[in-house]
Amino acid sequence: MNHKPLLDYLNEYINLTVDEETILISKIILRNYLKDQYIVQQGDICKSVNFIISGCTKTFYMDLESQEHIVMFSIEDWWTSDLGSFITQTPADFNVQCIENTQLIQFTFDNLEELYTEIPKLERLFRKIVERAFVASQKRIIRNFSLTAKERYEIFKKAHPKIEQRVPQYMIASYLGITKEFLSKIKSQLIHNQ
Amino acid sequence: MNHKPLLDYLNEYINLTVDEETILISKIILRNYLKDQYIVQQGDICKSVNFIISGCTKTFYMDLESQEHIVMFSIEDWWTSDLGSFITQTPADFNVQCIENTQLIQFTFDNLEELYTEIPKLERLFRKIVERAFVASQKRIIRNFSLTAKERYEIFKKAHPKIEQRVPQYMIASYLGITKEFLSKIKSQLIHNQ
DNA sequence: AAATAATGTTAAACTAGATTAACATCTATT
DNA sequence: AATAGATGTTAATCTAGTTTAACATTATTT
Repeated sequence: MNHKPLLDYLNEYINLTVDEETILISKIILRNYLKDQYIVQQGDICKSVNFIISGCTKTFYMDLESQEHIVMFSIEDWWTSDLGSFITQTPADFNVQCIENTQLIQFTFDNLEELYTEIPKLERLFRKIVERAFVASQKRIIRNFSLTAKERYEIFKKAHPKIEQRVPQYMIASYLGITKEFLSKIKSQLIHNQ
Repeated sequence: MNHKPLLDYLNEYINLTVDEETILISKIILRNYLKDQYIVQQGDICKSVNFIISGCTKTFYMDLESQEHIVMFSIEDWWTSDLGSFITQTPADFNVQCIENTQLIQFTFDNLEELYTEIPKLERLFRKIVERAFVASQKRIIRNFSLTAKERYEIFKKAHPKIEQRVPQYMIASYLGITKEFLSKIKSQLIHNQ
């Protein structure tokens, strides 16, 4: 069982004893998904937070006109879930779908609550993870308001070069909140106008 | 000292013993600000998270063209801070300014860390508060992408009728990510076209 | 290697929302 | 009650980004 990437990740934030690692490992599930499979579907109650060992997912909202709006991409060593649905155990607003074959470690709601009690350090860790996610989300709102699509695209490229390589352009356009045609225009502007 | 609104709020989520309430009260600061005063300024390190007893604040980002972009309003029984700056103790991206005379309870960084250790329940509570804030922030990103300004305005009015009454229109426009002129147009459309 | 599906590009016509600028109303101060 | 400052409205012009539609390229399957 390939828990090492998770334990490495956790040990950057907190120090787990061998006993604590054993408890942790007893309460997690290793799971493989194929490309295009859904980890969460809009309307379902999201049953897990997931740490990605390998692969790539997109989290998106499908609107009434059947348009996909991507909120985030997740790759190795990061988390994916519909956190809103997970914490409130109510139907999900978002879909989480694999865009590559993906291996991940799942923390179910009940197991995680137990883990918080048995290893209080984990509660602190998860608080910090959510804090960071919140901060990133707030900064994104600001970027969407105060920058043009071209500026947002350049920031995205710099911040997530690996994702830019791995993911089709039309999904990046969706993440940026623009059409694929307009992203195409931006790219050709960036090439020609310098 | 007027701690009751805070204790009432906390007791909706967790049950504090009398001893715990005493510890808590020893580590918080009651503070009054006048209209227009800043609780946090962009560039400062944010020293507190603040529970509002009375009054109203706006949290905003000032861009390079000196344009204000409001991320949130906060009123009684809610929190205000630059959480990103607070948790990382790095310079704030946002300003938090009072738009009415405001009384609030401050938790400083060090006091809050101590409180987490002395009253572990508080760590859980703050995790939940941040989780909710994160979820709200994610939903806002989606709304901004998938809805028109008119739709966003109608949702805002329904969700925060009290704030809509208390706050000038041009600030609501900034919160919605549109100009005051366009909000004015939307309002007259809503009156005339039905 | 051909055929199909998935992804990406280009260009013309269109629209939501911005900008500018002039004017209107409301509130606070003297 | 008169003035100044803050807030709100209207209308004309402009622009970033959308829509539509036709075509190009790249993967994938047979």
